[in-house]
Amino acid sequence: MPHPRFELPPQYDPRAVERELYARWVEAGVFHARVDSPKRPYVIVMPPPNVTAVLHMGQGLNNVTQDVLIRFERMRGREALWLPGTDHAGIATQNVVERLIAKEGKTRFDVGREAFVERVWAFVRETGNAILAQLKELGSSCDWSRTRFTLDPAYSQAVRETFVRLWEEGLIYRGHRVIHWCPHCLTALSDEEAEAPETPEAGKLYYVRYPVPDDPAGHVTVATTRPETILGDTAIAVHPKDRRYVRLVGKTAQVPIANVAIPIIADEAVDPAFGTGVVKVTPAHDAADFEIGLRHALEMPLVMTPEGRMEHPTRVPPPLAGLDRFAARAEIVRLLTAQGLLEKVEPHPYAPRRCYRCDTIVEPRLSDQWFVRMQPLAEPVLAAYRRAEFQIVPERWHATFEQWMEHIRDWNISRQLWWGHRIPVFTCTKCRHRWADRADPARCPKCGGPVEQDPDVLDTWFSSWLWPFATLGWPDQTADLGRFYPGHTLVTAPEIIFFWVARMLMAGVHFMDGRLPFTTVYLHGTVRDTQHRKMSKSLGNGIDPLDVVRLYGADALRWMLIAGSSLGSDVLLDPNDLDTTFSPGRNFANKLWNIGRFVLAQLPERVQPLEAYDISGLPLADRWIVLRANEAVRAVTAYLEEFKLDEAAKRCYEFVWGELADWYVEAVKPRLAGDERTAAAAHSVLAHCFDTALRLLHPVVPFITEALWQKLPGRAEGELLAAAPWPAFRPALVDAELDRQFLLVRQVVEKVRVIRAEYRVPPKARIRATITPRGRDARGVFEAERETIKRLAQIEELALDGGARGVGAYALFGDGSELFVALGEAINVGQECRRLSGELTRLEQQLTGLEAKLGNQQFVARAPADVVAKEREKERAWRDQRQLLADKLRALGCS
RNA sequence: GGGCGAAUAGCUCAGCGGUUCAGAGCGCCUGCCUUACACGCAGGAAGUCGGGGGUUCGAAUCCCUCUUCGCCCACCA
Repeated sequence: MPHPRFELPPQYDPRAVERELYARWVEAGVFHARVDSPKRPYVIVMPPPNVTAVLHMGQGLNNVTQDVLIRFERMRGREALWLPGTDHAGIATQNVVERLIAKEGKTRFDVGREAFVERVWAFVRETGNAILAQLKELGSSCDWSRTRFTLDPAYSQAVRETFVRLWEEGLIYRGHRVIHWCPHCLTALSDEEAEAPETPEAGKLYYVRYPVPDDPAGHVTVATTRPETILGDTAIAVHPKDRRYVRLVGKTAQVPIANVAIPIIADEAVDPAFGTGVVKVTPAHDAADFEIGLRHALEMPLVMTPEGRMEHPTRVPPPLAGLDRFAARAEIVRLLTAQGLLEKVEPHPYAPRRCYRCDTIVEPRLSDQWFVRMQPLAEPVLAAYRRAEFQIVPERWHATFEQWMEHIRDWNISRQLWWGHRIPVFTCTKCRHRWADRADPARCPKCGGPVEQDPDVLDTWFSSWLWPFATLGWPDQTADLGRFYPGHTLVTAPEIIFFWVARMLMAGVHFMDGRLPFTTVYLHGTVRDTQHRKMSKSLGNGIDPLDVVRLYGADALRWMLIAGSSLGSDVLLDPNDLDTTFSPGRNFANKLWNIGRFVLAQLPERVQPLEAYDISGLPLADRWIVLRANEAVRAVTAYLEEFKLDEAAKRCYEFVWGELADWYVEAVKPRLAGDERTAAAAHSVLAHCFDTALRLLHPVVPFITEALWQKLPGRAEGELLAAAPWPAFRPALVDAELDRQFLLVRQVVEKVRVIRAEYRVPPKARIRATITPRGRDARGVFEAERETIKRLAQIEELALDGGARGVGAYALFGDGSELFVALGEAINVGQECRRLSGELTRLEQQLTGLEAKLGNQQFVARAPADVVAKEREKERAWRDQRQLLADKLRALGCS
């Protein structure tokens, strides 16, 4: 009879334990990293999610990965710090609030800067940080006492400090050039923020004639995808060596519609093979044309408003003025056709970049922005990388990383937004003196005149790149900074390797005396659906991680994310079939739970530690499983060290299910029922192996392992698995011979099972019921059953014939466990196994002969068909009901 | 246009510097409600490891090439 203390339900219910366990971890301070700890630190800074974000699968993968690493190192005795926080996410957050006030029919300009920013703050205070609470549901073991936000006053000070330092070092400059401009967000974007589409769309290439009065041909034909930019043309360019057109160079062409005369110039940048080999140059609305414009000192008129409407005092004729750029394109095409200047239109793949936040097609636009000179920052990082001072896993990102670092371009850091860190550049309205300042100045330090601050804010990533040290109190030399910088592992998605990772490395080297912020960059894959599409809200193909937590438990979700994909490869999930995806994790948790139930029901109040035994004196099965546990420790530790988290998880699975449950537990059952002395050793071994399994699995599935570990005997008050030491590998235990011996036994048992299955030998209980007269049930003895009894008797006879001590018979009619005991006690296991194996082979032959003699009737009577049918029906109904429930929950969670 | 990755059982993937490598989970088939677990147990069917060529005694595993998918980067108007 199990102790009432161990009466656990036969199925693991995650919801019954998760919340309470998480609270216990937090209360016990397990996640809190102590500055004064003597332990060596291990630090991961969380990629801060947007403050208003809602948890999605990608973040699930990201955070679970970090949690596995941090829990592993924590158990290994490091002072583990996982620093959480959120990002103010300039454009993203501002857009959300702008959409809100748009419902009131207002724009941010109606509201005004100050009121708008206050509005965003209110929104953030109200709905922000929800994601951090969601991370807790996944079991994330962050040090919440150190939660940071990129707009915290202290953090803002750090941002300002870096800007001023870079300014003082001459690394920040005002650039007048063509940048990516979002006509919807009304701001500049960095190169990384203007995304090229995955596949080009079907566009058109328009062949437009520009009259050239003093040329015999009378015109030159230019191919363009964006006819609306014609109005901004200030030159026509051909390649200097293009024989077809050299005669034109120096002549004057007439811009259609705008009716402006522009020069025809020669420039190397022109590709003679494209289109007609003649290019129209629009310096203010095309980055390449801008370069040409610089070389030839061309005029650079803007012909659009920031909103993307056509506008220019002389170049845009009245009917086009105020027209949206795409409407203008259609209208211009119409006009060109009417004037006979549109030679032809060809289909052409067109891949305009889009704003990464609102998906609007970006308009290249000449404007004044602040830039950071990147090359001086990138060079030392690249050098450190080549000296292998930090690594990127998986390795395949090496080339990509190096290529980008080598060809790094200056970083446009100003945004025409209101939500973010205001650029600390001040201008004296009187003497035009301009400087960057750590504090807001009252007046000009040069002439005492009034000052005004730059209206723009900094790119969000300009605060993110300081994350590894600004979160620890920099620029102040805090205790945290001294203790926890530099960190160790950065876990993130490859999408933001340039946005964020590379820049953090640069900031670390530049501002932290050349000390890199981490030693390993771990790049995990992207979560996609079965059609390989990135999971996203807009596509509607997402799986809400919290739905999964509710339906299958946090551990099942974690299991899928960790065991389900190898290092750096994408995770494919089917949003339409959660069960296929997440039941393996749930099933495994349930298996673990039931092993726990079994173990706990067997173990007495006090169990001798395994150390009390001389292992070499234990039975074969005991020695073997202790060996396997030790091997699991070695393998799992090594895998985790190599960042092969999936392998680590799978190795645990194999040990727990394939070795501990399938073989040891089965083998040990008869002994547990035996006298106390033989049972005692088994208790110690069971307790040891189960404890080891729980420790090894804890980083991946923290909840269920903690729940079970709490119930193991000998637990002290307040002791937590989350803070328990990682098991140590013991090289002395390795014994290849022992493995071989056990394998032999295993093979004999498997052989027995094959025979039993092949000849449909029923389980022991049924045989007894069938053979003994009182086992005959009310349905009476059927003819077939009478036959069965006869045949079973014959099988038994055969088996007994061949084997000493009736081992074969045991094997055949038992469940294999008796055989274990018998073989385990054999003086020479190998010899005994070989003998038995031969015996079984002979038995099998005899059975085959017997079967042939008796005809093709089965050896065993089946249960009457109607009974079977009824059972099946019952099961099906139960399953349907469960599925129904699951569907309902899912619908609830998604809506 | 460059760079990278993937093609292995019906599905999702592991194995990749040559010796039990042809595997796992799910699905499928056949028995079992054997008092830890039917979210389970036992047994089983299933792949000429994308096509072609090469190196070798021997290749999913190394080399070349082709095909198909996917990703990243790039100022082709």
